[in-house]
Amino acid sequence: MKVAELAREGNVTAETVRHYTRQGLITARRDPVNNYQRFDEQALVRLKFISQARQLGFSLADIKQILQQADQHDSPCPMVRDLLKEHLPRVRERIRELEALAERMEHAMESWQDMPDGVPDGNSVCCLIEGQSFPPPSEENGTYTPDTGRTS
Amino acid sequence: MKVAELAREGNVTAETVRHYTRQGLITARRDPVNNYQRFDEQALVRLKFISQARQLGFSLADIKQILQQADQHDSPCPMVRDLLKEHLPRVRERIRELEALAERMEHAMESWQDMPDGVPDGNSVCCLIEGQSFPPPSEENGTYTPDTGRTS
DNA sequence: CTTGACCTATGTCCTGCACATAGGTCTTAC
DNA sequence: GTAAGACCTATGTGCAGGACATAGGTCAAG
Repeated sequence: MKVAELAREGNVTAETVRHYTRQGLITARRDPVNNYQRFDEQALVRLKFISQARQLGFSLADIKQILQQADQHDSPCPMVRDLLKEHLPRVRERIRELEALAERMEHAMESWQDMPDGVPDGNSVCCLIEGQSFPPPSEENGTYTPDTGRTS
Repeated sequence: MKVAELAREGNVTAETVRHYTRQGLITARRDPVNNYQRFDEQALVRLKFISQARQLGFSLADIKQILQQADQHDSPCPMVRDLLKEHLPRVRERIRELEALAERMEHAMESWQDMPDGVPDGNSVCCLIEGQSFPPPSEENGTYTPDTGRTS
């Protein structure tokens, strides 16, 4: 299969296939005639595996490790279990952060209901934001990163 | 104030101050003697403003707009209200995605309890992952991005 | 023979900084 | 006077996971 075919079968873009190939997650033969990348069935298996793993929150780096382990005919399953066990608390933490963010946002919008729009002077930029009192981001976590939460 | 002083007062790193300055969010005079950046009180006001705004989920690009608006002596408040109104649903969506992710992860770990560790062959990489059946990521959202949820 | 779909390689962009490099400057103590 | 240590400058790189652009080569159908 060529790049675009594999991409269609795996339900990803051709760019994604090339990206994974460049990263060494998928391997390709080269067509001696035109130097095109050629993929076999195993590549499709791996591509689908990658998609599944990403849905479980694995990073490409994680996936690379897993695939390498598998390529050495070792069972990657223990590693997979460990990684997932590591990741889950982080996802939970992230959810908590975002919930706190959502609460701050709602609280802000609410308290802005009947505030006038101030014109900025040298001492303040926007009274709406500056008037807010935020709870300290977190005691145990020094560096808080809001993250705008873009997905598309 | 010099970079490091401003950073201390604003409770961020010197790198962050330089970053904001490069991005044009904060302006500095130059000390003619040594070309150091010099900040005044207003810079501190803005720096604190930026931190607050980031805690409400505003991106630096958003903040730049807000500051520019304020610099033209227009009230940035309506823009702030609009932006926040836009952002909140996205944060909620993100939370929903992450909750779905957490559920998939938990479901996976549970169903792995009594599965053996398989050795990979050409047809499968890791039975744990490949055995999963995932709900379609989302009907209205074609491209799902797991996001490993790193914060530190 | 041209059109359009596909391929190649390479590079830039996005976010919000952190960190490294290689150097110049300032302050204070000895 | 000088050495140490804290500070500053400019510039570039890295992170994740691709998307998109550029500039060109290839291939099948009409």
